[in-house]
Amino acid sequence: MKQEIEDILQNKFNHSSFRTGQEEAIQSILAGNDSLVMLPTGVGKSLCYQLPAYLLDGTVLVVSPLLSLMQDQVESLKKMGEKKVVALNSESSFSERADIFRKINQYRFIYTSPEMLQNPRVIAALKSIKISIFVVDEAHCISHWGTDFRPDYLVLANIRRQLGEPNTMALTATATKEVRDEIIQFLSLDKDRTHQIIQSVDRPEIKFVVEHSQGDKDQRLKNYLKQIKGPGIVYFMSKKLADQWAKRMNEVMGISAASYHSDIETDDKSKIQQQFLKNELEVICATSAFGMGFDKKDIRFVIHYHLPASAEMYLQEVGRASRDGKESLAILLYQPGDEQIQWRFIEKSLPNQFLLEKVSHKEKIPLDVEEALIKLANYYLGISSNLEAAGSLIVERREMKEKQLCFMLDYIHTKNCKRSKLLEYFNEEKSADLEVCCSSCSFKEDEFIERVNKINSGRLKNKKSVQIKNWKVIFNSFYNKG
DNA sequence: CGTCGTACCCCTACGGGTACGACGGTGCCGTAGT
Repeated sequence: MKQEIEDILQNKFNHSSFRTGQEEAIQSILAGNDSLVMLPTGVGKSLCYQLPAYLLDGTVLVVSPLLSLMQDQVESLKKMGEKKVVALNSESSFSERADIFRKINQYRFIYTSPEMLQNPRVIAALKSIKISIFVVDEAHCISHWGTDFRPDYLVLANIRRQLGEPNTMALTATATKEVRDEIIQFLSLDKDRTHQIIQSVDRPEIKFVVEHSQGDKDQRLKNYLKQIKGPGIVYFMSKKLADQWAKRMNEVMGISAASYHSDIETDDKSKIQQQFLKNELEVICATSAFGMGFDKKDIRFVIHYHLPASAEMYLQEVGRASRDGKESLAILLYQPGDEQIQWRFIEKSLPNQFLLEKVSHKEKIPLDVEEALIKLANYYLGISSNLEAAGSLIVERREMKEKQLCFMLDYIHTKNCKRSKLLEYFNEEKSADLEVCCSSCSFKEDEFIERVNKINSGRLKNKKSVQIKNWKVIFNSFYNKG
């Protein structure tokens, strides 16, 4: 078997050796264990289910959070010569769907969304075939997005059951022990019999900086942008600010930049990603919409203009730097009060007592209540014996989110090692002393920035001006103030 | 917190100032048909 695995690795995937954790994950799933695989960003998690697909009978069903991610995976498999691969989602036309259903037993890989798995026709088709592995890609979405605005993630256990409890693999890069437990729970896996392959979340090449400011955050950001060369990402909690900064960078600062968030059209999104990959863009001004499944090797900085909701979110976002293994900077700009946005998001994203009662008594619900909130209310009521129990589950969830945010505040304020603090959240310890570590560990910022600037020197030659369709900004009002 | 929109004030005004409250972020899916 070992020889067989290595042959496929060489011939199909064109790799000479495994990277940390991959082989163990593959062995685990081939041995018939449900597996939870947590490998650092950029290690090649998809190999963990793609390789076994060639050794097992049946179809690998992959649940993926984004249409673009499915598309990327399907394309890359097709490029490898795999023909028996398809994405089943809202992009598929009626006739395409009919075609997929007709040929349902001929695929080696089917990619789909959790929402699509709510469709009875889809389930009926999938029930008729043998699922070799039920894969949940980016499985932390179950806990993060499922309990927030995509409740269909919470009922995957039910889908698994309907499909005859196929062998299951959950993949993620960043999950605390609590989130891993939740993944197992929401998939109804047997905790004792689920094989967990866990690697450290630490990324020693990324150096952590927390920058406190009192009302001069814009100036701080401007200074950093002047000082540090890209490619880089600046994360904002507001689409408008992302737009405004991108425009400002292009028109005033001489930095080719684009903003990326949910209002950017799909075509523009992929265009921006392509341009960034080709170094035609130096900086992406993004909201949390940017990054999942995006793999650019030479990102040298990730700056946060606002406070992220949790240490997991933060590590996901900074983890997009340094995929080439070379050094980079993760800078968090903080000014007192920034956490208010996050407090409000926590409040807003969970059903309140009023809504819970309305839903419970099947009363009329005000039109301005989001559909996801109603679904969530229904979900919590469904798993509770009564209204009160559902209410306390929601309180529990809120307290968890508040705890996560409080941890980020601790991170910002601690005078001790920032890296150790982040790792503490994942029950890890810093493994070795680093020459350069973080802004608490005798960090010479200017020197280090100079060093990082040299890494990509001479490579950002492709700068082009960007033409994005929808700048939904009135730029003047912003610029006149700055 | 910072920003933005709206109501209201002024009191012979279609406008300018202010006070107050709301809001800020992630994505699937949809429909009639096999």
